[in-house]
Amino acid sequence: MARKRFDDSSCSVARALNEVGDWWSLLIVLQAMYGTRRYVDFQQELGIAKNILCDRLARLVDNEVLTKVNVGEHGCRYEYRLTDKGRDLFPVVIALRQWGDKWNPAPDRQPLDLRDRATGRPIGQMNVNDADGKPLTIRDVFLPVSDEDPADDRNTG
Amino acid sequence: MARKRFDDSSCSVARALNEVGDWWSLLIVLQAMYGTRRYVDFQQELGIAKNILCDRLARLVDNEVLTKVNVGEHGCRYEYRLTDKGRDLFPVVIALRQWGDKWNPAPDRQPLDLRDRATGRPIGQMNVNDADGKPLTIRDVFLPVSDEDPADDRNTG
DNA sequence: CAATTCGGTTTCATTTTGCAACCCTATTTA
DNA sequence: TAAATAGGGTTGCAAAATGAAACCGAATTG
Repeated sequence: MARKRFDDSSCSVARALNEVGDWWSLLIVLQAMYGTRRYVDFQQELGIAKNILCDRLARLVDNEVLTKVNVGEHGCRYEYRLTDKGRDLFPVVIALRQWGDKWNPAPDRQPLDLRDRATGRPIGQMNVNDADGKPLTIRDVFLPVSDEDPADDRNTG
Repeated sequence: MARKRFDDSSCSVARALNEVGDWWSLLIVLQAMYGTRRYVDFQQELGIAKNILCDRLARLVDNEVLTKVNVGEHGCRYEYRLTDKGRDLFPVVIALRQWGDKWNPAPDRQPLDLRDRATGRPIGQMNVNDADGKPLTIRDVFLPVSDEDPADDRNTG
């Protein structure tokens, strides 16, 4: 059967995963953040099958994570560019990267460190903080009970 | 063909997605963060098929995101608990939630806001910062060129 | 003007997913 | 103490997603 979709889940994590939660989409976004814009470049740099790439790019465009811009002299060369919504995935990607570097470091390779272009200093560790910037763990946060229909058993969160 | 795996990609985002990058795994982790520990509860609260849940739980245990603990009096009741590695996904989940709330708000529902248990104040917006806490956008960061084999075209990043 | 590049679409075999039915072992309930 | 039920799965099946490779037409390059 078809993959389950979460378009109208009350959980915003589920809705987010609906748009970028498959194996390739976030890697495409990451690649776009590295500056890749052309179909062929995505294809070669990610090693993704062409039909899958078409599907994912179209889906990302549909969801307004990317825009497809015609940049051809005579109307037939395209670029896929990040939108503001797509650029807003930066914290997600960085948080994932830091998690991967911490818990699954590449065997014989330094983690690729990102640095502030202006100062040359490495970026800081992503953290969940309170309004004052005090770090919070999962045990520090409080989950207000939502007032949703209790019968709607697949939308908790 | 089988899904492509990224176990030994040089990209830590790809390696991270290999462990939690499918439709269900991160939702299972999220559910665990809400306090769910039992198989049947995951099944009912997520509305996931039982065989898929088995597979994902086993995979998360394999990857040490969860541990499976026998809590039965006579040896037959299990709990799946977050490990430190699993709890470390907190920033990822929160970043995703904030992205989802911002760009795909639920039609008629307030975003579920998390609050500091101690102070009752809402958590802050996740951001990529430099070492001093200054917010950085994707345009502010600099990607040092990695020295990998250029022929290895699917591991860039 | 021939060859190549770009951005796909089509076909096909292999997996993956989801549902439902089933199973075995505790634990309750009658 | 027998019967029912809950917990934690496994199995079989149909539908869908994935990946590789072949193909294709328009644009660009040599």
